[in-house]
Amino acid sequence: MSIYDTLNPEQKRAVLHDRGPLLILAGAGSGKTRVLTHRIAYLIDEREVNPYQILALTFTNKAAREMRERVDKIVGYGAENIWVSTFHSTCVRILRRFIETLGYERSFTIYDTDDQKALMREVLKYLEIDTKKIKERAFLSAISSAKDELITPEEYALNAAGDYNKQKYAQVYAEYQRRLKANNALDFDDIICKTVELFETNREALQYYQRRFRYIMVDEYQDTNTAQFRFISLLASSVNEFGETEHNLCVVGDDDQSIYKFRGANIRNILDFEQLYPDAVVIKLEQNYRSTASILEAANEVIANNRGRKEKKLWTANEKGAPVTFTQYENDYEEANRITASIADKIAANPECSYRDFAILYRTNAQSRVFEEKLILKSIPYKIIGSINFYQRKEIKDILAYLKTIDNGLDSIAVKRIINTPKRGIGLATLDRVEAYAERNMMSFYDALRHAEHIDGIGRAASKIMSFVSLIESLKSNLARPDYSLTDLLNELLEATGYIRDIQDTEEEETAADRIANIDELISKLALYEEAAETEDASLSGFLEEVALVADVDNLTEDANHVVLMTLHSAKGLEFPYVYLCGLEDGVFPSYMSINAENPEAEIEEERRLCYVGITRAMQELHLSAARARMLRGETQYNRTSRFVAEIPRYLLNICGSGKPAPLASEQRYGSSPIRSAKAAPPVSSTETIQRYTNALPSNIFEKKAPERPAKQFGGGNLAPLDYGVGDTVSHIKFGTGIVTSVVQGGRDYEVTVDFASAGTKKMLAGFAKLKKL
DNA sequence: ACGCCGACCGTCCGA
DNA sequence: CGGTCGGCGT
Repeated sequence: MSIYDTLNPEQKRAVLHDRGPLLILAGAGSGKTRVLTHRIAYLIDEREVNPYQILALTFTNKAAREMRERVDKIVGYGAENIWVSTFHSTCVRILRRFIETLGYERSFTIYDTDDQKALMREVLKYLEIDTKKIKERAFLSAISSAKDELITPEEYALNAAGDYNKQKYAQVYAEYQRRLKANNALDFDDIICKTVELFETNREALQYYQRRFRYIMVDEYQDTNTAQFRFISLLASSVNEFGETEHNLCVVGDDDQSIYKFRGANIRNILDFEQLYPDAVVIKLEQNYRSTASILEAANEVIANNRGRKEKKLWTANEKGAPVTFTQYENDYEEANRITASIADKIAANPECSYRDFAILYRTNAQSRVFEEKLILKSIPYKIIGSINFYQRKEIKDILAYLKTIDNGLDSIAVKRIINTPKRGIGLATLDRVEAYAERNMMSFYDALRHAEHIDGIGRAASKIMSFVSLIESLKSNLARPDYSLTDLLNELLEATGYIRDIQDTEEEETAADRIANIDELISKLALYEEAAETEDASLSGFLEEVALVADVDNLTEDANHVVLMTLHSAKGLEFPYVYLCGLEDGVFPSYMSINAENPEAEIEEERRLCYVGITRAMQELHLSAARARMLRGETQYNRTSRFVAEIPRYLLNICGSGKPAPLASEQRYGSSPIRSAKAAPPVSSTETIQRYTNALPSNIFEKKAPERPAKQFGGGNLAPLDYGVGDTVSHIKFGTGIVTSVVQGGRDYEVTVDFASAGTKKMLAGFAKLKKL
């Protein structure tokens, strides 16, 4: 029996496809990674393709890592020679080798969003554009779109003829690009489009890679933008031994999961694949192995409301499973409370299931806050993906700016970030003079600093600048020593700058500890990088690049046991037994931006695809929820239930009452905001909401099965009394011993505040805290 | 040069 | 509500 016998007929066809373009339309959970890895194995084992000639492209490092692992498992010899990598890393690797032909240095730095903003501020200041009128974000997103479409500043200017506003944008774009180059830096979009530029201007480089990569696989093809598409199609035009041009391009995607239009993804890439490659073979994978039949049917019903899709219908042989549930809660606070309680209940009731089986998904990162609060209260281990990236923390960015300064002195953004961090008494006025000097003499900011003594009007600051420069120079020269590691460099840097001491002196004790812990983590990451890269040379550029290209999901591991919280975007490609999809309200999901867009139809279709992605993450159970009232931007908003909920037929949906009385006094978060006041609360009632979208529904579906009970019944005497009280010493499994400072009777439980000897003051629910009286 | 405070403001999603 | 920025006081 061969490894291919476990595949279904369509999967098998895809795996055994020989040469020429191949489009695999792989529905959610249809085993596409399996097909890709088996296909690679097939090419090597049966077609005698050299592993070295295979390139597999993904969007995230996590996807690349997973594919690498699975390829290693089924491909015997030579698997390590297969190039499995993300678009961005691949392009960086190519550019590190050839970028000099484009006039950059090989040690170029990569700018993240913050760096881009800083640079754009300089550009706008220089061009005397009032950032009050047009925000820098507008310029940056216009430039980003232009780059995604491979439009150069020159082309942009040509298109702008006669349009004053566009001309302004063109001017900004040109200046921004000029400064990037002066800083020897690339932004995220440049990474792709500079590679395309390289391929289009440097025949030798292109041919080198065309000859090398004879078989190209692309995952999540629906998310490629125009630049990425051009990159792939240039690469996938190799000439075979008979002198014929071959397109051994295998792309895998699902148009229904295209959710990155906002960052330039061009859905036409997948929809028009057959027109672009008339000899393309198209294979559809429509059997889903992931979800229960109920979940899958719900997903199908929702996505069926979109138009202009590739025709396909997912099916499954899995059992029907539990119905999808929908609950409308009173507010976001209650939503979080109930969902987290439900997770705790399920885990308590079912020994088979653990925290890692649960995911809470939402539309926007801001929604994670309330959940975090509740999870801490209930002592549920959790991990939030994406809200604050490790590498965006101030202390990490500062340290990285030092490293960037050492690595690439042309990176003025990095130099300016740290020249006065920690405080060295170098002020804004001084920096302006240095900047002016640099511009006058056509030199980089850092080089101007080296000439500080020749700059007029700097005065006392000159000596301070000189000592900064010699600090950087001495660190830089250390790096030349063969026995000197990057970790040594970082440690010496911290010592010489006094960065940690500065944190201890100026910050609150607690935040200082956090920051220092983060710096320690950075040191470990650097050490890990050096260890892993021992065969190749572990360069500073290499580390900085790795750091710049990590996504938040990349750090998600299956071995850690915690509930995972993330946006729907981050969740793509993942699966969980139990999924809570929350905030299903018009205005939240679909977002008000999409509802009020110029062409709402298209935007809402994208949101619907996002909804489809969310639903199809669930394997066993899917729980949908919405809140009547939600705190947003400091004010309470009343949204009606998302239209997507109404698109799921009633027979698939188990509609639950919130089962919750009026908010408890101890939980009342909206203060005096009169949630129930008729004047301040204009929302349509939930009953009306749903009726507007579904005529088949009974008018009272959202009314509680049991009539709403007054609060006192819940808070009333049916709670078992606690065996401890205020003033008692208690012990907690995680926090150790402490003294009870207050006990408040809440809805179904007591909220107990304990002052722990080592862990500080914590609020917790008695039922979950399992406190023992000592 | 730097720290504090009040006004303003504005929002999605992300490599 | 939370972060950011600009003005002002030291």
